[in-house]
Amino acid sequence: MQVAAETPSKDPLYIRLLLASHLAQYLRTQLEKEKGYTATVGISTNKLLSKLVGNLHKPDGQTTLLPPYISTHDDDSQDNVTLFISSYEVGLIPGIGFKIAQKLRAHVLQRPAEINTGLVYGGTKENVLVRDVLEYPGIGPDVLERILGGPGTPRGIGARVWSLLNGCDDTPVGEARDIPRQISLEDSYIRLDTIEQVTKELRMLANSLLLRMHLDLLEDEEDVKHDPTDPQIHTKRWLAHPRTIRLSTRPRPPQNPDGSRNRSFARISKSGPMPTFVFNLKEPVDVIVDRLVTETLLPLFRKLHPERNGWNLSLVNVAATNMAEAASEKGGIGRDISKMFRNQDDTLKQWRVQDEEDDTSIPPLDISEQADDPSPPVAPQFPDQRMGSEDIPTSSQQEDLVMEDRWESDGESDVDTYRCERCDAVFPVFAIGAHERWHLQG
DNA sequence: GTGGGGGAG
DNA sequence: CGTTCTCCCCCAC
Repeated sequence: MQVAAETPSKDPLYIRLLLASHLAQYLRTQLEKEKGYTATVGISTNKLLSKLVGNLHKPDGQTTLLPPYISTHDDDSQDNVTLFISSYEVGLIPGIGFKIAQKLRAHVLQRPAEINTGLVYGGTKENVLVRDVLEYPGIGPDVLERILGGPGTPRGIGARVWSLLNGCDDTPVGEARDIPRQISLEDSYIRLDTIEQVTKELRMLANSLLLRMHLDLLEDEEDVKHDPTDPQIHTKRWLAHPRTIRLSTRPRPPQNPDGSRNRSFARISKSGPMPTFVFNLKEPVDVIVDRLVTETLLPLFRKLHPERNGWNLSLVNVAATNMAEAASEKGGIGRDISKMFRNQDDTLKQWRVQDEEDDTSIPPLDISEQADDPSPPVAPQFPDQRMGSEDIPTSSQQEDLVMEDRWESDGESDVDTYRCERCDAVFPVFAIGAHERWHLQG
């Protein structure tokens, strides 16, 4: 199968995927070497496609979706994106959940899609493939908007789903947060319907919530002045204050006339201001928990369930939300690799110059095209395992590199680039192995 | 800001 | 494999 452009080394898309594949290989080897974790990576041009190909070759491999990404003729569906995504069941596409998938299936089937009769959960279903939707007469963003849209649905849901089905996704990669937006605890129950039971569970959940808030939102104060007379007790400070506390329940859905219980995940909730006493670090935790239950959670519960009895709850959830972050003195911690890509221009410049003189200046990519695999718009790279130690610096190279434990580095230092002693080329650390192989091949 | 819908892992 | 427990984002009001 033709899986790459005729002159891959000059195709910008190919080069970008090549670079990303080497980066992935580097990150995976470092992760395993430094932390002992294997990982699986998918490489493509957006989050959707990367995630989909990333599901292949688990638990310790990586997969790159190769060009061509667009059809060269009006033929359509000869590009690898369409070839790859078309065989997925619509519900497997990230961003298309159960509800949207059911509507898509119903449209294609021209009848309500069955949802695994007999069993409780609407899990297994009838298979409607992406291809089936794409080929449906008249289908497009507008039709999808009509099918999927409605009150409560996001704007442009039709266009969004249409894009997903075509492998397009322009949502940005978000920066990792050091603080969650919400902390919640919940428990499910066979049946809960007395105030005594509810109070007991609320106490459990409130206690857990307090512990979680301490774990996730409390930081050791580092610059406390040592006063020998005062053994600092409260050497902790809040990284964030949740401004809102929310109580949610899930009443058991009423049983059908025929006795069957149809699954509902519908939750109802009430929320209110988080009382300030929960942030008091001098108060004993169990006192705070008591006050939280009696002064906050039980009133919320009575708002939620004014009836005196018989709620038959199957779930209770308490959440601390609406985080007000305390001024963070430290920026993200080693979670921003954008600097690496800001340097990419400089780095690639070196290659480009040589590129015009010599086509082979792009380090070779080890693609094992498994000839016996009939379904490869995707090619696994380095499928077997690490390439020995060649992707790590040799001892002589290591002198020039800062290779200490940088997993939690502050992200302030510039990305390490490496300068080859033989040819003076400069490139990112993760490309060392490939560059060495290139020299060795002569 | 509150309450609910839909989704991911 | 299905269920449970979190966590996220969006929207209407």
